[in-house]
Amino acid sequence: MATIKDIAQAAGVSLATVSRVINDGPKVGAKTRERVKTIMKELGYRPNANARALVTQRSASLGVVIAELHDPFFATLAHGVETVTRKQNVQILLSAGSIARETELKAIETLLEHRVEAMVVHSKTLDDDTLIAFANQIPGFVLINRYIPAIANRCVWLDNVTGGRLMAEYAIRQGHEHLALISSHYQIDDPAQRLEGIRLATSNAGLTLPDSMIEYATPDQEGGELAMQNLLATGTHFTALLAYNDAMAAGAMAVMQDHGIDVPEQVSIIGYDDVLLAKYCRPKLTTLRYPIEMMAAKAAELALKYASGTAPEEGLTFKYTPTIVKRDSVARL
Amino acid sequence: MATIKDIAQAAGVSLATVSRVINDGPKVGAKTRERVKTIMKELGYRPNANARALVTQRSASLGVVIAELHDPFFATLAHGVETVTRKQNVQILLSAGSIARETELKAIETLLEHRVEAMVVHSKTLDDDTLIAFANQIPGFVLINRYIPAIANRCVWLDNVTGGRLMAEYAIRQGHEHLALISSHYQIDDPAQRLEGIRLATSNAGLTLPDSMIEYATPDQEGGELAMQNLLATGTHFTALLAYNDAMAAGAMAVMQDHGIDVPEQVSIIGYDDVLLAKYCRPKLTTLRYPIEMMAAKAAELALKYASGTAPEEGLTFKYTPTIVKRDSVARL
DNA sequence: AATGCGACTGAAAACGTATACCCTGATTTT
DNA sequence: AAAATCAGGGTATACGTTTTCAGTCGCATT
Repeated sequence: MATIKDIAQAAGVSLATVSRVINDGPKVGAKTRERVKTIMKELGYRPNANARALVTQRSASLGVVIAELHDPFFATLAHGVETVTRKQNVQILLSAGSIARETELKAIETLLEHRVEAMVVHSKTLDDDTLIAFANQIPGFVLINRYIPAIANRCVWLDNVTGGRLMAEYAIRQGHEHLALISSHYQIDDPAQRLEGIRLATSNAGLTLPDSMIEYATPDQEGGELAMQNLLATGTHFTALLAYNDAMAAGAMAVMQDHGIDVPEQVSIIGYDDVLLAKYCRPKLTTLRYPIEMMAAKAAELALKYASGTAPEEGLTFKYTPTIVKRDSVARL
Repeated sequence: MATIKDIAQAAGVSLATVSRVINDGPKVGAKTRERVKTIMKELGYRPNANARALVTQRSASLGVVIAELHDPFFATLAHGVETVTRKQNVQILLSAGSIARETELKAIETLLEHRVEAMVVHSKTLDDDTLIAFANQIPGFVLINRYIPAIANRCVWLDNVTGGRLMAEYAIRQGHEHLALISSHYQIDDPAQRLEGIRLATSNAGLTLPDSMIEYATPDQEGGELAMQNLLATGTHFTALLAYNDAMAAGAMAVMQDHGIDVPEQVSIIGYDDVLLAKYCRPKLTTLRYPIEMMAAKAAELALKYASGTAPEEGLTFKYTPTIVKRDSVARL
């Protein structure tokens, strides 16, 4: 591949001049500029981003760490980031952490080796101190979907306690008194926070949510199916099912329908996230809107801003609150 | 961030020695190696991938060009690539081309500037010659979801003609004689090839698929809804609906159900792709399995292999054939 | 005619790493 | 005991850019 030196030689100018042409530098004559430009076209010249990053100490690139790409939630997250990087001509480096400590750590470190300027990280397995250390080391380090007080201005997160409260309150307002919950068995904050919110709502209403009405499984469709089967097997009675996310809700719904249980006539279901499938499944899923695309875009903007030298304002935080989306999977009792 | 020079200084050795330690090079004593390693840990040293890429002329990175991340199909594609890059410690650089000529071109060029070793490209808008030129310039350039004879050994693609034929044949075998089609309005090969396959099947069976039974729209849920509404508005009669993909199928199904048309009792539906939602929607969608994750993994392996110097074998090609997945959206007449 | 100035261009150093080549001292071979 | 080998380690160059610092030239100003 042609280098700046080849261009310089062919155009009969120095390296410096070619470099100035490339970067629209100031001090180069009009005809020289044109000549160099045509030669660049002819030779199909492409600046070497690595060399450039090395000398300028900046890379116009942003690293993204997510769990798994084929999860629609993370795909949407990545898409949100992409909308802003595209506008700013920033390249995305993507790494999957697959909810495993070692892998997440490795993902971040690899990104670090590539000297990305900014970083949007979704980490559930790394502990606060590790993340705080990264944040202190990398100006453009932003966490999404997690809140750590010590680096509040680097966190873009969702209020899961309120989210849990909202879904339970809605069910209760619709007349439901017997709730069940299928949740994620991952040892991370989200399920616990949502449960906290749910318990807040139930106790406010004078209800209880006994542990026997809670099933844990992987937060995907299969987990939803499994959890639902377990719940059915115990023979417990409930009229409203709260799910950790839409995928679990859909899985549970499928199992119920296979068992001849009408949704929502016999059992109402509420999901969480509002991913695409919430609109596709039948009945359409009543769920909590998780504005992840917007949040991801915000995180990317923030990361890029911090990376470019803007000091993060102290005390600032980026909390989002979910809202309920009413569709057809909840019946009024 | 600490450099190799800092390490060398702190350890009282030369740059070369440190470099040898990093790369598990041969000529360094056991105790020196240990000393250097501990110092690297202490200083939190991370090799600079840019500098390394510059001097070695290789980058251990793979570029991916897709249309839009939030499309589940592309998310799955990216995930397929990711499974193999992770195994081989290769970093993914991701760019979205959004089915626009300029953007796709720019995506590839940016990746080129980053000197990615390999590239898995999904391009529908770039012409053959442009892609052939890239393929000739970049050893690790592989196309996915497209077939260009001149660079057959760089193409991992699906036989869409057979796919179209299979879906139509299945409908016909189930006793359907009146077919309708909702397809993508993008001016790319796929819809045309699938239509060709469908027409093959209908004429073999002595049937016809008049243009009045075909509606075009964007290949997503909304497009499916729109196309279905148009089809209903014309008042044409059909008992089986073939869709360009699962999203359109789901959109169409939703519209039918909203109009009180029973699926599959009154109208059968066949999708294409077999993405997640095919299992979620009710009735579960009978569809064509597009093994995109497997294909993407294959493409990534291929790209990495070619990039590492293995010459592509002439005449080799990587054609995949879709298979029908029978679920609940087709009734026997 | 000397001076200054502005516009343009070039030479060279730097970024962080890998590696070919050279050097030293010790061990083995004859 | 001299020569040959070898393990261990250092020196210096190159990779492709950007950028600082010096020029050089022509022209207008005194």
